[in-house]
Amino acid sequence: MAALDLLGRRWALRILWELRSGPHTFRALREACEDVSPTVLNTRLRELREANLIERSDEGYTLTLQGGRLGEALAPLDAWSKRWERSL
Amino acid sequence: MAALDLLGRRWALRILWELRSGPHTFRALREACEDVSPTVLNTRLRELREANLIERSDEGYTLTLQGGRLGEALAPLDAWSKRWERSL
DNA sequence: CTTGAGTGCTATATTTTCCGTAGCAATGGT
DNA sequence: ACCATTGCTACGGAAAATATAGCACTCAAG
Repeated sequence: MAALDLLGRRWALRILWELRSGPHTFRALREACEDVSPTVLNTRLRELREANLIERSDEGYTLTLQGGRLGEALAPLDAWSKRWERSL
Repeated sequence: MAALDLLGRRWALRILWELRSGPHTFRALREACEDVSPTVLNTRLRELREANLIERSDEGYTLTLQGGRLGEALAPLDAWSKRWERSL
């Protein structure tokens, strides 16, 4: 899957994940992602923008329509991860 | 999500992805993952085994019960990625 | 037995990526 | 004019991924 080339990079999935709860500013996104270095964050944001998954609004970074659909596709993964964490 | 710490690493998701179609030998898995270097592959395999998501059988590496559930949770992502690739 | 093909995997050196920190330029309020 | 907050860049060092070679093992055929 070509999408995994993009989503398999560090913080990529996590960023999308965090954006599911609404727009975030650059700095808010940093804090949400365990203070990821701004260098990487900016790189990922650029890649995700080029992939047409996020965009900038006046409220900060937001999921696009496609990004939102991806967010929905991530829901089962969320449910799974919760069960998985319990089993550790 | 703690699961993203593990799955966010390079090739981790991809490996699980490939295993959904059945057991793979080490070398088959390498080829399926665009000839990823054996060093990284082995590291990921160890991590995924410690996380109890994959195991070794006499047919090669296989998803565990939990890994299989994760595979199912990945199905919507698969569907999404196909639509997404078409939109590029 | 020994040769050959396949296996899982390790070793090593090099390149790429990531990280931590500092700080700049722009914007907007007081 | 001042300060806070914004997005983001610069830079040096640490960590991760890569490419390539090859070892040790198993198994089947000659």
